Amino acid sequence: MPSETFFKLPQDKKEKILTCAKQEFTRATLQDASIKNIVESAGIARGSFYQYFDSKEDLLQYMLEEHIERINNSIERSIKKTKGDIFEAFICIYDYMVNECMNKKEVQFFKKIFEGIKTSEDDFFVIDLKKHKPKTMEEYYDLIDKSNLKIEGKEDFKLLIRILQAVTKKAIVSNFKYKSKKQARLDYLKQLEYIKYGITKPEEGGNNV
Amino acid sequence: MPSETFFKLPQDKKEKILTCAKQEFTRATLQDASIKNIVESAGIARGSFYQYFDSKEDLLQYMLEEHIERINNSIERSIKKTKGDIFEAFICIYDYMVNECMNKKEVQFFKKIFEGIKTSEDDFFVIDLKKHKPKTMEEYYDLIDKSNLKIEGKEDFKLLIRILQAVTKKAIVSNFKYKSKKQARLDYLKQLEYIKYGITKPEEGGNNV
DNA sequence: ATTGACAAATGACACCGTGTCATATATAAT
DNA sequence: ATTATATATGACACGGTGTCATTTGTCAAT
Repeated sequence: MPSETFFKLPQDKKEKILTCAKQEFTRATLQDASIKNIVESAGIARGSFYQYFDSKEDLLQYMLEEHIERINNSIERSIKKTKGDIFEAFICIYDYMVNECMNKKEVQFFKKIFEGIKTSEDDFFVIDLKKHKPKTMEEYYDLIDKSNLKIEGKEDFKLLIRILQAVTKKAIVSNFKYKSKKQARLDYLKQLEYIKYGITKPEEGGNNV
Repeated sequence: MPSETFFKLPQDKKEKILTCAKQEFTRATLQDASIKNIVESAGIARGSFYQYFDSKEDLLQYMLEEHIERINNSIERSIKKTKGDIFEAFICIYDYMVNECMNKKEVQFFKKIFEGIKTSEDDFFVIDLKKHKPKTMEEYYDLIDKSNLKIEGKEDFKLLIRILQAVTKKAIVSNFKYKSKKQARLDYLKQLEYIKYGITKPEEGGNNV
């Protein structure tokens, strides 16, 4: 979290800093982004930056907070509406990322965000953060309808989440490479169908789709 | 690829460099590893390093080549033995990574390798490399038995591969966090079952497992 | 109005790491 | 012995980091 000092700053100075930060995080992934560039373009002293933020991670986290909140709301709404459909919840995340975020000339920004995420990271949206984690899917356990899923207990649920998270992340990243956003989404949905009903053809005489 | 010059080096010097490089890549991910540390501990001049390798990526790629070849062989054998079972092929990769590599006091080394891999990277084993890509799964298309899979054409196949790759990568990374390697593997296998047969319970009257 | 105390801003500093390149040193070829 | 070629070297200019003693701004108490 930024310091008190930062919040007390005059509006325009705050905005300048955030604008320049977004510029830098659009140019480069979290890893490669440099504080130097931010302070120079924002016209503040190096020391000030550290007065305001612990680190560039801290700053980026703050910048994403609004989105994290909106995405969480969006997920919760979806779960309520679909009475606990976990697949729809993930589609919700996908759509939020691909549409909400990426229309507003922020495409490149989000692209960089996702480029920087490592396989080893568990969080969905961001990134290596210790504190202020966004809600994890696991917290929705009780809200999810498991009656027609092969899920016996929380451990199974975690495994499913891991699959969906891995596939969704990858799908969002891939989305950038597609010529057609429509096709990208169709492909993602198809992958979800595979997971939902299996990649194996139903046995002769079975009645699955 | 390392330069001619490097290969012409006396055996012990070459080994020294590779040993020190492994040390550094064990300490830090590709991103964070420093050439400085390598040249200092290996006792060569900075300039020499660049005479031998284009970059640290080049060096790491070379160091992994042997493994890439062995893993490719292992996959090919598996596909032959199972007459084209794609799931067994991925289990093969998982087992190679978890057993072959990680017994030999190289655990930390491989852990770092996998830590460094980003969601956006398509290659399995390594990492951002332009040349000398390891064989991608897609090349095995013709060898895979698709008769009982819901795969119509190469595009569907790619989608399946993406799922399996994402899940397998994540499983390998997760493996390090488990107390029990056995449990880690069981969980991975369960995830594959989910993908194989679907997470949805078979309909009443169906005869799936 | 002056003082003092606290908050905020500053940028020089000591690090660490990068890739390059002119120079030095081997090694081989004539 | 001389020249040519291959290899090795480390100083250099660069760009980045986080810190901290010092300066500057603010405002309340006298």
